[in-house]
Amino acid sequence: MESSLDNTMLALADPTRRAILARLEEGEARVTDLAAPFDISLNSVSKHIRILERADLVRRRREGREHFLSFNPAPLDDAAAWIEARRAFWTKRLDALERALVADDENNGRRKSK
Amino acid sequence: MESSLDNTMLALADPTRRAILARLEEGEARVTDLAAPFDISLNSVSKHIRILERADLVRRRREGREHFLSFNPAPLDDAAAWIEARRAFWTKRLDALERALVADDENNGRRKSK
DNA sequence: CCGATATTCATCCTTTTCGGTGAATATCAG
DNA sequence: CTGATATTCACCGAAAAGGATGAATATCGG
Repeated sequence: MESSLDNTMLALADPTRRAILARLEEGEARVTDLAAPFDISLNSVSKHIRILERADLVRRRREGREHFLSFNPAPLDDAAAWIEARRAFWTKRLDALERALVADDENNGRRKSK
Repeated sequence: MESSLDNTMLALADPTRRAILARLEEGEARVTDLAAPFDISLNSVSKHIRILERADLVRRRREGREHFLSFNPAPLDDAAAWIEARRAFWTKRLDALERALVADDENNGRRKSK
């Protein structure tokens, strides 16, 4: 049972891969181009790319011997949605707490919910 | 060089841990309570909690022999910000593409419009 | 003190990450 | 064909994840 959200989050849990995605915002790039800024081997970068592809965050277009990678932001939707759901809840909860405190102030009563 | 974003994203890259966080929205819970819905050992859940604590997504309050866990959404801010930065870029880029297509349309009206 | 409960610690095992190197494959340029 | 280039494949190794079990620790209720 491997959720695609698992793959997306895992792909984002590494600074090299996040940098690769940020770099791909400038447009397509070859594996060699993506590897250039990093102090790791080309092979390691190739592996990072595979993890990004598994998460479908990166798409590959072959042209001869060169592989052009591009950024596909679609999987970020689910990731953002999950995080926002947690954050929205928390905001709501803080608001509720604030209202409760104000109400408490007004009638000076004790309340216990649920 | 271990970014806290790494820890946050990694913590979110597991369905058990995401479920634990969602469960903690209902309020504090003990380790045993959190473990109940899952078909894994209490020990494994304890380890998941440690990973959530490493990411500071979960805080612990001890009361006698019971450990009460609570949800701390703060680290989600950076995660959401990173993702939104990528999405914002993409939206902007799609807009630019659309403008380019429209401009193309005006120049030579042979293009089929959607 | 005694037994039950809540939780972690110490291991162990298997799989995956994340890095490396060297060889293979495919393509381009002469 | 030959050599250079772009990329992956096949390993190796250390570290960590994710699961399990059994023992230790601490606390509660009598």
